[in-house]
Amino acid sequence: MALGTDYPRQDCGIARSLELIGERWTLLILRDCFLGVRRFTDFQTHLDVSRGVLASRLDALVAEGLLERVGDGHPSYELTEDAIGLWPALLLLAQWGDERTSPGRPRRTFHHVGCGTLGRDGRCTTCDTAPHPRDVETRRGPGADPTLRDDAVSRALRVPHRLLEPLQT
Amino acid sequence: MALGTDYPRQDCGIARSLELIGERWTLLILRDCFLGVRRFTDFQTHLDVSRGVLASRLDALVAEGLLERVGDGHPSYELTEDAIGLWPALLLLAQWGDERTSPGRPRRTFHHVGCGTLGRDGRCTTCDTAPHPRDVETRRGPGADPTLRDDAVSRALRVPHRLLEPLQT
DNA sequence: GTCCTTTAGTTCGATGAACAGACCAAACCA
DNA sequence: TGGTTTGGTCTGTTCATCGAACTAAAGGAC
Repeated sequence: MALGTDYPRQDCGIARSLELIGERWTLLILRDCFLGVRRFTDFQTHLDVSRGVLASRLDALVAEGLLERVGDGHPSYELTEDAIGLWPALLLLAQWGDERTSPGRPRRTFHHVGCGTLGRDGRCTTCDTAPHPRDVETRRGPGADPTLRDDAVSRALRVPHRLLEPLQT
Repeated sequence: MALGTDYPRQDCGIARSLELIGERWTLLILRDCFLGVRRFTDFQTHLDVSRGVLASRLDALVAEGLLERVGDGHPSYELTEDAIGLWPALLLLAQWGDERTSPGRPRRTFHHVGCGTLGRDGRCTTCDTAPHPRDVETRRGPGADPTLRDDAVSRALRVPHRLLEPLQT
């Protein structure tokens, strides 16, 4: 909760959320975690964020209990259960942003493994439940723009894979 | 899309969303719109944001098509249909933030008018649909902290009322 | 119409955050 | 044991935010 990032007199859950995830880059770091990114360098490669800001955001997320620093050598950053609870909101935000800037052609699609596709409300169109991200596979969608970047992390993210599973780079 | 607020090389719906609503204060302005706030001074009273930032955020939201400036005298700011599409995501964020900082005691509750209460997934616990915000009533919840502020807008917001209806001040 | 108050901003100087790039130390690898 | 990769920190500059003062237009009372 650094200066200029909190809303001390707003008695509201959205304000409380923004104090945790509202700073620039934070939500994209969490998105990458869901997609399987785990290492400092991979975040940096994929996000083009300055190393100083990345280090400070990771520290804050660990301090807030949204990420865990795992391993004794070079650390691996993993989502906690609390952070995984953000998944439904994150999915809706992604769908809203896609729909608004690329109607009918999402940049990425999500699928209930062995069942159906996740629709506009985040529910599986086949079984009408909202699956845990562990049971969700992501694929590049028709609106994806492969010319934007060509680093190793982006290439790995183009391969269909489950959420929360460490990325193969 | 001011400088330092966009993510030009992120091919992702979340990044597109954040370019529209990711700046400090923007999401709280939209929240206030859902709650019925419409006028410049009321936003300023309720948010403690500097007048310069508020003016710049309102301009940006109008330019992006999320708000409409209505009336020829002192303007009234109203949500467009595009912005109303953010409601499900906003509700999930509010619930996540409440649950994380005040478990079991939300600061505000939402109810499907004439039906039931909105649960953790944003659906009515009685009819199992996700109602349009027009059909949602909001009330202060058990976790509300009335000592935080006592301006006219906050007082009006403590009275149960429908979303999207202009506030009685 | 004329004065007065409220509303909706703009402007300004000071402070704090983000940025790119250089630097550094620990981990890991042959 | 020496070199490379990884995971940072440090620094100077640029940009955003802040509170406070100022201004112009709108609306109300008479």
